[in-house]
Amino acid sequence: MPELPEVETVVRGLAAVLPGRRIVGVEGVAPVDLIGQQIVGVSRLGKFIRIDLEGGPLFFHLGMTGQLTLSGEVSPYTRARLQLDEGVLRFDDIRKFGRVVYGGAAPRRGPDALGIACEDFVALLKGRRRQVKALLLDQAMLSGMGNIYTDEALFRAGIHPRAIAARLSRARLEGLWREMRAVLTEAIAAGGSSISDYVDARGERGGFQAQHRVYGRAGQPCRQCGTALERMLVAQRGTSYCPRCQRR
DNA sequence: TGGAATGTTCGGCT
DNA sequence: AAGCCGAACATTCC
Repeated sequence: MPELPEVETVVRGLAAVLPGRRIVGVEGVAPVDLIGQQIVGVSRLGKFIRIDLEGGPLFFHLGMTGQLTLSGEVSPYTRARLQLDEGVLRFDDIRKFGRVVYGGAAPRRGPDALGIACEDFVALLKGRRRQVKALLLDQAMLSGMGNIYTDEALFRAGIHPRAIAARLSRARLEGLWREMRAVLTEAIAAGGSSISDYVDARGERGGFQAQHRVYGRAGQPCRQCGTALERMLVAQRGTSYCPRCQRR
């Protein structure tokens, strides 16, 4: 659910409404010292949602099933609510893998998958002995990529998920950078992918799942060559790929 | 019916 | 030191 495009979509929805609002009450896992603070801005840091307050940044991570919405209702999975001078910000999380972080150091991550320049991306992967999929998923290395967009980017670049990064030519790495950027951009334009739980700040589902080329399509024909897509485990994650378009 | 799988991340172990 | 593995949790699917 929440990878870079989904988090970006939530952030855009929140950024349109939250700046200027003041927190007047908190419930649940949100720290009490947020009360009285005004919201200065909203932005994205990798897969973290960053809400700048007068007293410092407040971060939300959605984990796998987190939702951050502007609706005031509660559900059995509501973990926190911030009462605002106008409206309510509500954090739901079925599986409780999400987090609320306030105070202390900002989460430290690798460069943003949408912000990184081609040269820097190539330098990041060049010479690495790990499987390329594991590298793309590693947030300490690169922020924002998750299972869906990693599989989609590798398919579009024609790279096998188990390929060792060090063995990929510069041209192939440049192609991967280009396709990664393209798929992320297209997904943001579609409001992200909703497989099961993901919704944006207004509670609306995304539409990019309809454009997935490999993710969730194992057994179905490749849209490029017609070969049946396959599924395997790479870096301990379920991985969909085309055995013909993504040769080792 | 029960076991396996699900988009994430972190800590512990090798 | 880097990389695998399981755990955290709840629901759905086969």
